[in-house]
Amino acid sequence: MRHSWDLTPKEARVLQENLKKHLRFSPLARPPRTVAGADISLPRFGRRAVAGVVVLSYPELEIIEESLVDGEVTFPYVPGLLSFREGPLLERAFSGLRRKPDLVLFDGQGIAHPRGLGIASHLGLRLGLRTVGCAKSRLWGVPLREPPDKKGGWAPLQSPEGETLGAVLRTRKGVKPVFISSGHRVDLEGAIEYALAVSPRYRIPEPIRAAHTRTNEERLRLGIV
DNA sequence: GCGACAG
DNA sequence: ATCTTGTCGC
Repeated sequence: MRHSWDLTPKEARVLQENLKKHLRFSPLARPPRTVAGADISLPRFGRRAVAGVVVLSYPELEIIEESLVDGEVTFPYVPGLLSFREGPLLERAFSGLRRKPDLVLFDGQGIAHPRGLGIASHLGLRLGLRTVGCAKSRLWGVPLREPPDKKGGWAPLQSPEGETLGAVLRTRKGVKPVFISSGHRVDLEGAIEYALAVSPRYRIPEPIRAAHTRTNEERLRLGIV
């Protein structure tokens, strides 16, 4: 699934329409032994950023490996094209891992996207990994109802055509739900189950929190402000 | 033209 | 995303 990252927004959208056909959704044969989180830290202005992947053991959730890289981000932020902005640097971070994680959570959407190819789905295809999208806010789809206000409470996220794209999931009581959707090679049930299982304490799943923290620390350490 | 809009 | 202190609620 190789392709150039150097595309115009128009070309990028066409590519998304074609790539989505290759996505596969199926249950995991067995629980993952490692779950990773991927994220990127950018300065207020400027294009230099730090991307990172942090791998945790499952179900213990102890950090066993991380890969951090810094570089230039060139593509602008355009709703629906986030993977073209963060993908290139994130791939470099993944290439620095000694072992491929069994599951990866991304800070963004999976298939809950206008063309069915959010950053988790796109990078799942590119990297050949099982991925889940976990966004803090909505991009596409409508929650069927308010999820129960308790840890694990969830409701389907539906497309305009009535298809279930994902779920709004409460990772703890009294907080805004997160938007979960399959990225690649995982079904919605598994995505919900594991997203919840790696969120023992905070709203944001531990792998993503770790990636966010580490990339931010590294960015400041490098003096990228 | 207007509103929506992951990070 | 990033910049930020205090503050509200359980």
